[in-house]
Amino acid sequence: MESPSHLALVDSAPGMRRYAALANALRVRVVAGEWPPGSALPAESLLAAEHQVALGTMRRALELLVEQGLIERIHGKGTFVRQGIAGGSMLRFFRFGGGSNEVPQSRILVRKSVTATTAVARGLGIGPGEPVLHLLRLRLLASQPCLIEEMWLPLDLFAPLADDDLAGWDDLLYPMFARRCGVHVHRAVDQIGFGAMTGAQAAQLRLPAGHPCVAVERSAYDLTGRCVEWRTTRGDANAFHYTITIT
Amino acid sequence: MESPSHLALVDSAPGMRRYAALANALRVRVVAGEWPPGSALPAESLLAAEHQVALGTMRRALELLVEQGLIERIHGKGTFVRQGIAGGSMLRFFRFGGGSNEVPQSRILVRKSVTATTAVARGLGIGPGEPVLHLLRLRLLASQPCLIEEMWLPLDLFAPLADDDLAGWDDLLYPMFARRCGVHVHRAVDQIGFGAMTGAQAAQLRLPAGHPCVAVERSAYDLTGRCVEWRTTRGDANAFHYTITIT
DNA sequence: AAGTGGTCTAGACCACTCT
DNA sequence: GAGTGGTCTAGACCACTTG
Repeated sequence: MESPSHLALVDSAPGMRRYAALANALRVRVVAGEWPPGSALPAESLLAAEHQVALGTMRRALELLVEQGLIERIHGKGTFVRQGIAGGSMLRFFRFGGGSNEVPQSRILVRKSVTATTAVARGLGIGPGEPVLHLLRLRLLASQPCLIEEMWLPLDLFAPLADDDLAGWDDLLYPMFARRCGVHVHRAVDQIGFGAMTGAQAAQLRLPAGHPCVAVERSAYDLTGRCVEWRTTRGDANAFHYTITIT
Repeated sequence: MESPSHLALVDSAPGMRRYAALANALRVRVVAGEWPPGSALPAESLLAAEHQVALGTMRRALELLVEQGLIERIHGKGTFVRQGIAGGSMLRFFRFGGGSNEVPQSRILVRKSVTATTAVARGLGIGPGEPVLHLLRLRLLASQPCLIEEMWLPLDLFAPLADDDLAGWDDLLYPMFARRCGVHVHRAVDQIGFGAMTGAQAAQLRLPAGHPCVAVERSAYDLTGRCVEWRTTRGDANAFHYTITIT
């Protein structure tokens, strides 16, 4: 009712900076799918003209969205909606023998369509009892098991993965999620904690039961903010290492 | 020879952006102590005039230094050289009973002037055998021991702390380092790993020997890039937790 | 050569802080 | 009110990418 289209001048907010209002307006259009992940936005000069602001102001708005991780700009090419997160590998938390940056092999041990327990529902931000896809996944480096992952995905988003041939699955899940389900993981929150492995977990990793382990609990979100994955990854605590720089 | 003073126009570099060259020039003056930590830089308009660039270009240079953590700008007040790091508390890695954000009490168990072993020398980036101050420090929350820290400081920087009354020491070290030794901790690198406590460490924390522990190894630097502290903090692995957001 | 984002300029005006 | 940083404008020009 108020704004007939995105062509409306963006200045409604009183205390708000113009570039911030512009960034919000653009974010809405991105989230709505006007420019899908990987595609290009119009040139900054066009966007500036369209919104009737100076070029510098539009640049400031786009800068904001870059900081927020929504888009990326490439000199000479254009402005693009980001495909998904980078650096999300669990291996950045561990130092296993090889030392190389290889992608670990993936072996799906269990795939089941189930209904969400209260814990899973809380982790995924859905209602208890809703259908989810449950995965148990072993990861190996040089044929040595190194990580064991338990994962839950909302079934409505991942139906194509519920019954297909597991042999066709990729070692990296997120690109496969995007290709086959149109789900782009855009943000992830990892919570690191310490504990002891259960007998089953330890057996998969060829460690004694009760061996100290690090558990990384991840919630992953798409660009609408919906939680699309909840997983816990476990590995030998002695292989854990992580570096943080404070400034 | 080439540049008679900082008033010289900064454009010597061919491929370099002007604002980047300006930022470097300002960084040199800050590190040289022309504006000590906590003090204000001249107004951006003055700096721009002094270097004969447009205001916007100087703003861009200052923005860079803000990103690098060298300075901070406060609207209406001015531009200041940063005093030191924030969020450097080891407690951000642990969840102890209390839950509050209290500063833990500090108890120095050992203070000794010694010569650096090869390991300590490597950690501090000094020569082996150089004099260092060695500290063993227990930290307590609600009178409960929670963390045990082993620390080495280059003695030439911290001489005032070698022989004074320990009763006068503060619970927070970095502000005391700045006040009493003029050492401003500007950057720190924390490396997290898991292991088992020695009997002595465990005893201080009232835990059984061999109890699983988290070891946080920190190297801290001043704004000249010199390493001014090397420490390892240990705590109960079961109290460890840390959250990382990926975008 | 055409189109993109990135730099730099010059100046008006706004918002915040202190006295 | 004087001084500070923050916003916005309008336009010239540079650097990178692609056809």
